[in-house]
Amino acid sequence: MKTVDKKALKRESIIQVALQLFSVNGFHKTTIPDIAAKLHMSVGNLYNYFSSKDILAQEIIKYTSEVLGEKIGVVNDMDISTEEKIHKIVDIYFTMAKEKPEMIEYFLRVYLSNREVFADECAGMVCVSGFITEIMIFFDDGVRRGELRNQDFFSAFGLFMGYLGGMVFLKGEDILPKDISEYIDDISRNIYYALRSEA
Amino acid sequence: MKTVDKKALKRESIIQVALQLFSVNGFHKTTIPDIAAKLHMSVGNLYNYFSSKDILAQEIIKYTSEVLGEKIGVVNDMDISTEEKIHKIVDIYFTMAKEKPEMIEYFLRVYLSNREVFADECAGMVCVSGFITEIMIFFDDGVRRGELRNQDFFSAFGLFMGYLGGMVFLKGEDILPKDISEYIDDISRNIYYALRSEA
Amino acid sequence: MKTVDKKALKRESIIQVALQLFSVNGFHKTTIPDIAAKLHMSVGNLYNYFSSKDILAQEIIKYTSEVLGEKIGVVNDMDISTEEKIHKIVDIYFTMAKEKPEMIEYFLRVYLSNREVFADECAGMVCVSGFITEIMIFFDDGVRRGELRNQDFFSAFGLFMGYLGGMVFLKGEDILPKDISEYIDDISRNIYYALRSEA
Amino acid sequence: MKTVDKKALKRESIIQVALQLFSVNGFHKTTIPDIAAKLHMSVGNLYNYFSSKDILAQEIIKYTSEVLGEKIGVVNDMDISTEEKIHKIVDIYFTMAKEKPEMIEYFLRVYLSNREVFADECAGMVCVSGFITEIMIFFDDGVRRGELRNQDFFSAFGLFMGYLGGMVFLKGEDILPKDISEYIDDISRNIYYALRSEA
DNA sequence: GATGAATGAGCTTTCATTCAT
DNA sequence: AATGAATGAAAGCTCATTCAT
Repeated sequence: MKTVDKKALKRESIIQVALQLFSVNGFHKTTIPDIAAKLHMSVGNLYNYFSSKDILAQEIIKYTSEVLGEKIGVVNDMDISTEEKIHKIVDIYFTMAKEKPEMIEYFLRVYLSNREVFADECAGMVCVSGFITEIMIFFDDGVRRGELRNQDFFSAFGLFMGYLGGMVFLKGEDILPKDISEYIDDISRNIYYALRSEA
Repeated sequence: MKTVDKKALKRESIIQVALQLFSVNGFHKTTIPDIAAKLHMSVGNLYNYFSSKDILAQEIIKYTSEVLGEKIGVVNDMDISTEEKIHKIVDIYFTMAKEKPEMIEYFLRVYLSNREVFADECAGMVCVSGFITEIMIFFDDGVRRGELRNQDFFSAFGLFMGYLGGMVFLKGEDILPKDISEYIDDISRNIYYALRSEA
Repeated sequence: MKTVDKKALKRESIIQVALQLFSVNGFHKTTIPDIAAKLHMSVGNLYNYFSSKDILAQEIIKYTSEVLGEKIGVVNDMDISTEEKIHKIVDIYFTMAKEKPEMIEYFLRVYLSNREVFADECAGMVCVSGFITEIMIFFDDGVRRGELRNQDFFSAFGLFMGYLGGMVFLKGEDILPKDISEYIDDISRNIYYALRSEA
Repeated sequence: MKTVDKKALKRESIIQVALQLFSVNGFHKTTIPDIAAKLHMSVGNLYNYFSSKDILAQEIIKYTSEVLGEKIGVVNDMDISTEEKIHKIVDIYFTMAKEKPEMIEYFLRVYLSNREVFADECAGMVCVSGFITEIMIFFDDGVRRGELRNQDFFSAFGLFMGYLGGMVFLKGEDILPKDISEYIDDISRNIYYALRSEA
């Protein structure tokens, strides 16, 4: 049992380090030796935990999606209006992009762009279902309460995911004139206006 | 002059072919020999036109941004309402994603990731200014005419770019239940509602 | 003594499992972890029984040669003609190739190639003497009884070993049109005709 | 055309060198860098001629089979008795084993033992058809002339291939008391007695 | 301008063996 | 005896780029 715990801990530390290196340097520019070195671990031993670079990348996206999904799940459980929920979700996302940018960047620069890596094991969106499910719950709730217009889920999902991702991309490129946190109000409002039910 | 023309033509044909291969297979999975082979050209000769793989990728993003920008420019010059312009721009984007997906995919899968490739020569957004400029003109016009709310340009730009890109990503992953063209109305409306001036 | 027995039993079970894996997948394609896993045993512990992969392979060839030799020894002790003995030996060999092919395949695919592995410890034919000795007894007997021509032993030994091995190879490649057991009569006759004393 | 010739020459020189290294050190113990080094060639360039180690091994067996087949073909075309043909074939084989042992050793130590390498591309015996075809012609001729007993071809083929291969193996192990050429008469006679038509 | 053989550094992955527990 | 995480050297293979022709 002690061994199991230790192995699980090491597994997670590999995910953390790989997540960071992948999101900063990209999937192809990050090598397994890079990851192993940063962990003070041999290359061979790393393969005892993840049997290929692709599988490591897949485990990271699952992990990341889970973490993001949980955070949104907390908002979903709050007893507040849909408008306020939007604000909170945007806040969570941008705060994360500021304080722990790896996860968001991983979505943008690794998951989005390296089809071959995720094609088989993550087909459809099985590896990001943790995140999607919560957005779906948020949206359905809002519609049921009459606060959001009833429309195709993906029209709403694309707005959330694309808009937030786009802003984080602009931040990453250093072209936003203001700190990203100052955009929270504007963007929350835009999303709310876009999706709210007609007066 | 004849020679110049011939050289320019060949340059463009290289860009076209490389654009397609990069957007389908990714930047790192596409090799210079791959590109040369598809052009019935030697690798050595290809280097007479573009002195490195990175530079080729940079030229492609400039070219793509120019083409997209021109299409939006046509809409900007039309004598129609901002609401209608939004619809036309979304239409252009999705039609392109359907009929000539390479350019959009290039934005998503090559430019978005592969930071290192574009870091120096395309810092800021100099390589995509063609596209951004037109969106900026569209937005400023709408605000001047009182049809759009006056807000930070990047809040609006992120919405456009991110939302449309996100939808095309979902299309590429084959998870949209309907054809992408059927989303044009919904998404145009969402964007318009998000940005329009308050009643 | 109980401990000794247990250790001997485990040693033999390792040989059995390794024999099978080596003969099916080849020496280099079979890993020590593979063998340990199939035995529900740790790799570290396996090294308590055999101090290297090479030594394990050497022990297997000795074991196999012993077993084969014993079977032929039984035939040698029978009170039958040399012609009948040949038939019985071919029968034993082909029946074995059909029902327990590992041993024969081990000769063909592990011992025959992988010189380096057997070079030192098994130089000459010390590791296969069990088998050779019996063939030698068979041959000398036949000559003494006047039923076989007196010739260089290796001319006869090469015929036996090579012919039978060759047939099993053809069987392994699935190119024999008939079941191997149907070749017993033909091949026994060919061997007998080749070696018998002149009329 | 000059280029084609040069490339073909280089291809053949790679085959020659790889054949030798493979047959002496075995398939798995011979590395691509080994082969490249012996050719004063870079590893990458070697891959311009053979796209994988397996494919190189397959091309070698085809080449070897072709060469051996041609030599036997010459004997087949001679106007001599079957008995004499057997002698000549054995002579060719053993002379080759003595003077250019690589080819025979390659059959024994590479082709025979590394199933996985030849499984797909050389399934059945397509890569050794050059050799087999000539043995088949020899055998059919002998039967037609009434000099050989009519029996299943593989019974005869296994005798030839296995017997000769076995003797070369014994030679390789340095356990033959006499030079291999001194076995030619004995072995030719044994084969002839095994296959000849009944008096 | 055009060719494509050649380079060589660098990648992912494997595995016999060890050793602290 | 038994465990299995850890090592690290070495393998097969790739590819941007060069340069003699």
